[in-house]
Amino acid sequence: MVVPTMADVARRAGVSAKTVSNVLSGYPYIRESTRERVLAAVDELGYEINVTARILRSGRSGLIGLAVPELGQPYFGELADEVLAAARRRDVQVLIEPTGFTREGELAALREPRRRLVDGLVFSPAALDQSDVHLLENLDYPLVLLGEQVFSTHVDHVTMHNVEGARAATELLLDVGCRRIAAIGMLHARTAGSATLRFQGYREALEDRGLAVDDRLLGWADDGWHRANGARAMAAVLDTGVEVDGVVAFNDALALGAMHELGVRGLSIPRDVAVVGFDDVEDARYSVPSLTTIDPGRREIAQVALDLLLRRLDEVGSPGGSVRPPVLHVADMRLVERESTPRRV
Amino acid sequence: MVVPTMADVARRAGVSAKTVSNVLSGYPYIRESTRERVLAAVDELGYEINVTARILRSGRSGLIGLAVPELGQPYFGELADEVLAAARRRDVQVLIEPTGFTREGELAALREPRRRLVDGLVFSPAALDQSDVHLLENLDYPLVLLGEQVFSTHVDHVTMHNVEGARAATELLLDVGCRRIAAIGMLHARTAGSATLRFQGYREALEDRGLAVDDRLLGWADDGWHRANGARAMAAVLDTGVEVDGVVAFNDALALGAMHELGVRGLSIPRDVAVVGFDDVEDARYSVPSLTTIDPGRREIAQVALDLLLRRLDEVGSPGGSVRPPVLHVADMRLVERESTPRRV
DNA sequence: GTGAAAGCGCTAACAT
DNA sequence: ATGTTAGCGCTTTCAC
Repeated sequence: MVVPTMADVARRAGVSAKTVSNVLSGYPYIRESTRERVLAAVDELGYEINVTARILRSGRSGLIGLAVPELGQPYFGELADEVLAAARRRDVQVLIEPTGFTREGELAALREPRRRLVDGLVFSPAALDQSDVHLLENLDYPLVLLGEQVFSTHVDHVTMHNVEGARAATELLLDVGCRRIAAIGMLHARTAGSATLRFQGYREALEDRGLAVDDRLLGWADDGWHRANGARAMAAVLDTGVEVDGVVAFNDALALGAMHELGVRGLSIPRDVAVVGFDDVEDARYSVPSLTTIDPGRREIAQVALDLLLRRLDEVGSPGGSVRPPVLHVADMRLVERESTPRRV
Repeated sequence: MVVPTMADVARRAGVSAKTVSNVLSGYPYIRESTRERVLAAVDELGYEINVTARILRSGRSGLIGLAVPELGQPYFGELADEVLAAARRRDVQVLIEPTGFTREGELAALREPRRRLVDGLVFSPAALDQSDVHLLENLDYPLVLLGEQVFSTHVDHVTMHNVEGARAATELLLDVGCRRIAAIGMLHARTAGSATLRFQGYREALEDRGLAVDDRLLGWADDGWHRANGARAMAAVLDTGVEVDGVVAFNDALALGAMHELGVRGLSIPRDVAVVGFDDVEDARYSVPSLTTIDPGRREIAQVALDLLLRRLDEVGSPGGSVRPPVLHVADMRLVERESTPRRV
């Protein structure tokens, strides 16, 4: 026998296949002695259930998809770990589908649940834009959107306080006396993503104090929010000759790249230039100087997203139950002050 | 019709289900007109194949498992991205299984292929030790081990030059005049992992120059190779009062944590203390100062591991073919000199 | 509390 | 170049 099946276990335990199935799926009404015999047979044969057959027959896989751009970016790597941890607590498995920041990758991820391997999708879009909203509505499976603007009122969303976070970051800099604040991480693409929202928070904070946005202070990073691009964008801003006394970067990698460039140019942080990042990745705590940043509430985001998805899956499973309206959950954000900004007085 | 099946597509195209199957799986001998009619029907119905049924019937899933400790650690996040990219090129999908640095998690990952969802496993062990070798041998599915010591000569391995890398790092420090070199990242657990090997390279380099290992220069990081532990281990070493003029850290996160601690203590890098890391994660290029490190050849490791696994899968698929002996592939390592070490003369 | 029969949607094996 | 038949291993349904 190459690999044992449920029928083999049943034969050995002297019961039917259905009873083995009942034992393994936690059906409660089973005589203790029967359960023991079955489990013993499972052990003796080294039996492992064939999940594929189980999924085919039951129509539910207990697998959910997690579509994120790229795991090498610590924000997404850490987010994936949080989702995986939450999934373990809820006894479901996660199939990670990296979309590579491409439209094509994101469309492929959206097709995946229709192939019936995953029951639903947690999706962090980065390339789709407002004109793609229709792709996200009227899907025949549960979908939860993560971490970006609210595209649509017909889909569950879990987002962070993007605008408020960027606003809080900018206000901190204003409070400590900065007046020439660069924004690092601008995108030309109108992807309705974090960039647009974080820029909005930056702009609002400036305008509240009667300051205008100076185009020379905008650092562009269309090739992705990596450190290299943070350094490059910072260099581009400094090369215009404009005066800079503060930096709001749209994520921590950009901030760390910008800090690197400031260091190369002999500028001291926070004395000459104060810097704030966004995301609170592990790196932010151990850079020199350590980085003031916005904690977006990653754990909360992961946990809430998963629970929303599981709730929708239950609704699908129990027809007749009233379908709840779409949920918008905004996780708590928190400004974490560290050494890259002077203390507020 | 809630969700169309192959039979529905067949009916619409006026062919049999088998022909639809042939078209979708790339079987070549099909009349062009037939193919077109089938694809048109697929399009019209919005049909997506049920991968679960396909796997159950064919016995091959086209999915491979990737078992790594934690995606939030940039080394593993970047490694996962490389494996995923290689898999995309080879047209297979990857199910990532984080093991959380636990024995239990690693044992669970090893059971996964027997549940028939994944065809084989690329496994980066971190908690198993030499006494667990038997668990890796005589498995009934293909397994490729990643990035650690050679446990067993009966399993395919893809490793980096751990000993040689640590040796090159240490020799660089010796060459630039360091004599009191700390090693950061020691583990008490005998997990036959990178720690042991990298320490061996460190020790060999010292002994080649007639220097002994000084226990006070060993920084322990049993809670994981994170920045926090690098900072803590560096602090512990400095607190012994021992003189330090160089640091070899067993990964980049530890190195960056150690650099942070050195900065806090007012020590200048590389003037007072020179620092070398290990892994060449993206961070290493943009720290201040940028970090000299060992590039382990991650892309090569990912690509070779995947190809080995796919080759084994082919062997399983074509019985009668002679089974190749286990392969040990050691990827090229490279010392990347940056600002955290003085130039060699 | 347990079993028998049917069938989820696909592809292997074979036929034509 | 395409169709027919059977069955992958499990769970649903229903019987007792």
